[in-house]
Amino acid sequence: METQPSARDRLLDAVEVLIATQGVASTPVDVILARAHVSPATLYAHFGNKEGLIAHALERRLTRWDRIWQECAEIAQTPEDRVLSVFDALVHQRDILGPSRWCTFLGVAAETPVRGENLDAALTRDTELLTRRLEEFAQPLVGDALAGTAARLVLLVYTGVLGMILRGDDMGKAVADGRGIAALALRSLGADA
Amino acid sequence: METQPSARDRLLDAVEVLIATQGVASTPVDVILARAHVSPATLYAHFGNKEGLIAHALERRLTRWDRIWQECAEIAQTPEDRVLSVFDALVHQRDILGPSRWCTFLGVAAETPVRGENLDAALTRDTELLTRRLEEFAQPLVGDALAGTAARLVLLVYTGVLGMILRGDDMGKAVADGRGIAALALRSLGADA
DNA sequence: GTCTATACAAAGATAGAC
DNA sequence: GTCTATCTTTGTATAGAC
Repeated sequence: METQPSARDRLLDAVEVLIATQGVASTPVDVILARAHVSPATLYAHFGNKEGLIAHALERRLTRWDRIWQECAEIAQTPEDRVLSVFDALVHQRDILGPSRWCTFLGVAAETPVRGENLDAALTRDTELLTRRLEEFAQPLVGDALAGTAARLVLLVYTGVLGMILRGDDMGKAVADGRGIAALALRSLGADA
Repeated sequence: METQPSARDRLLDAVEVLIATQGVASTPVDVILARAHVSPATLYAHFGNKEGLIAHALERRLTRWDRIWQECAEIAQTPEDRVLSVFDALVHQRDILGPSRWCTFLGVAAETPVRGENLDAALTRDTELLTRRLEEFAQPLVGDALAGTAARLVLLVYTGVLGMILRGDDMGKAVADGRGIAALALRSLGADA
């Protein structure tokens, strides 16, 4: 017999899918509750308010994203492929976590010009995680002095790929384009190193 | 004596600034009306509903963006600079139209998973205009066969620059990074041509 | 074309019981 | 921890007059 997930987990599951596919404003609390089969009071008891629930869901999603990315990074055969694994992870994530409209973190950021500190922290952590690991992966390739620059450039291209998906591009095409451009940038930096 | 802009123009001015800086969901109709010094009935008489007003404002903004970009393109000294003028136009636009949180068009797209056809058309036109002109500018540089690819790649980088601003980057820095990456991509394509 | 006043709907959050 | 029922606020849109 299946053990049913707790109301708390059902809320996190529900809001993650809804935010990833519909966004914050298009996801009223009622819809979250209906999908999670949970009552309003339970949501507010656990998370305080809608934003608190979203912040928690994003924290969890970032952890999962990190794990998925690590798996892709471990498969990489060369230092360059290791940096570029961030693009493979995008496709891998979709297969595992399900489809999203573009990027859940950037999407929430775009929708919340003002936000509480918990939500803000969750969004900041996404950019920080990407930057930190890209820098770590780039270091063997371009050296200490240029690793930060490499991370910034790859993050820019990665962000561009996500934006192209929002513009309506097919993910496979955008990822392939981005991977190619990022490789160029890395080789250019590597030549300077 | 100054001629006051019509209620219609005041509405377009107000909503453009508000959407560019705050986004759709954070811009209730009341706030638009207050800023435009216009009554509710006037808005609905002219534009049907909030989305209609936004769609019109975006159309107007795209026209202005196009003009600004053309000015930047005319100054360019080389074919490569002409393609890359799209990045200069970003800075120029901020000086002329005032600050925005990142990209007004992508921002609205991110906030509206479902939308009416007028609004959808306005958003599509942005991507189309960018693609078409980038292709036109890239043609002398990389040839007919690769112009489409060049346009796609530069648009991806351009979109990445905007996304980096959403992540909190300084616009000057993001633009400089993007310009450099796009130049690399263009030269790589040019070498193939 | 534009205004005042108001209706209607949606959405976030809470009270009190079990 | 969780539910039912409800309150409050906010936001979109319309009626009717000038």
